Amino acid sequence: MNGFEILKQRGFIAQMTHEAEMDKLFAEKNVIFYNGYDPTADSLHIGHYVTFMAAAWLQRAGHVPIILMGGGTGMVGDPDKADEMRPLMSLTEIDNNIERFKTQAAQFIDFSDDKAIMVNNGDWLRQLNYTQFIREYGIHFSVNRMLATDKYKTKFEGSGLNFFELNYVVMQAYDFLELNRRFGCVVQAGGSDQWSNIVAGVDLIRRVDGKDAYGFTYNLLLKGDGQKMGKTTGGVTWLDANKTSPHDFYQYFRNTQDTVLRQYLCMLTFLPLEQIDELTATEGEALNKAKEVLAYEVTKIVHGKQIADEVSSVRIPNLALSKDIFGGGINILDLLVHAGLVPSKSEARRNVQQGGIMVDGKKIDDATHVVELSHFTDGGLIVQKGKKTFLKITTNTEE
RNA sequence: GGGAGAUUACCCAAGCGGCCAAAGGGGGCAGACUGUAAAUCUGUUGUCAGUGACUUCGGUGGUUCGAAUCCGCCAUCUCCCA
Repeated sequence: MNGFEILKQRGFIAQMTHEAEMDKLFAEKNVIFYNGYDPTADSLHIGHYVTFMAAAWLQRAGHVPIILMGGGTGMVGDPDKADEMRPLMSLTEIDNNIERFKTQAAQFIDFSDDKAIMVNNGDWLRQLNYTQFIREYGIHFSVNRMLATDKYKTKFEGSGLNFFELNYVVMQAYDFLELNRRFGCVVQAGGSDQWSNIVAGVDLIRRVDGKDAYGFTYNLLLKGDGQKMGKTTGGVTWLDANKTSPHDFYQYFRNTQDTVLRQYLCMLTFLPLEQIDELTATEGEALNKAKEVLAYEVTKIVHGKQIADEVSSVRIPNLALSKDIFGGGINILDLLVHAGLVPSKSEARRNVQQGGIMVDGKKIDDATHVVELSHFTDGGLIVQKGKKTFLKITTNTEE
């Protein structure tokens, strides 16, 4: 089966510019395609993950992914609809983020033996000659058409659109042209919010060079209630272990909602469809098994087998605190703050008063409760906040 | 360049001199119910302290016994005219 078919079957694809032509193209030869990533943060997150999975499937089928880092486009930023203009990032920030992205991308994509290409659009965008560029390419962009796209339309009618932001689509379209010329890249893929940018690139290649080019978009991961997903308690689910711990990462997928379980298995794991069918054939409580498989597989892909084994078997993460803070006993509220379970003492107090805190299985409803080292059993103390957040506190004698 | 208006806590959004730590919604957290799911219901949601104190309403400087609310200046944004 060719890679494109696999993506379709697994539900990756949202929109396509030329379905029949792409079917043919992917079936006949190895296709060079590209995914672009703007360095908006210092780690990739779960939204990016989907696009890398798709690229990985295509690569396994013999096609060649170009992973494009937005060192140039990142200087402008894709205008999110409705949102205000993003704060501009400094060049060093952009370049640092790109370095992080690169190492993370290598987890998904095999860059050995020219099986994939890594490029940075800053290499060409940052040195464009303005007047020359406008004469050659600016002429091909209709502002009317741009304003008709959802993305710019809502901005245009809402908070207003800056000339600066309007250029984003031009830059991305030019990227595609550049990649087409340099590498013979004929397909661009991206999140479904990238549709208008992708189409613009396809058009530009046809107008300027008279060549065929295609594009498609990926479905976004949705939460059960149809909300755009990617957020976890306290923010985004990051791939970087320092920003989202492997334990939290695993638990995030362990708690997947029933309604999207199948979609997640298809898009986030490499499991064969037959196995996914089996896993999701049941109902009710039995689905928990499938969620465990999902969480394990995803964690394995992102953090490696060893860590996946760890976090899937150990339900209680460990936290070693300095022995000093227990000297003479520590107030439960202070302990919760120290352990990072709550952001402030007020929050800690609320949790205690509402009966959300347990220590070693006993509910603590007294805000003046004091924890001492002598309370430790088995070398530690299990602190529980709510139903799902557990932490084993131990002491750290070193340092 | 000229004129009108906006800026409120994580987000949206009320408030227009004291009764405002600031309505309401979303989101978050906790409780009940559950399958470590969803939906639903309840409580909670600035910080610190046992009912009180302190810091908040774009920035800054004023007016007032007293300001998120009035005035000046600055910044950013929106709209109308050029």
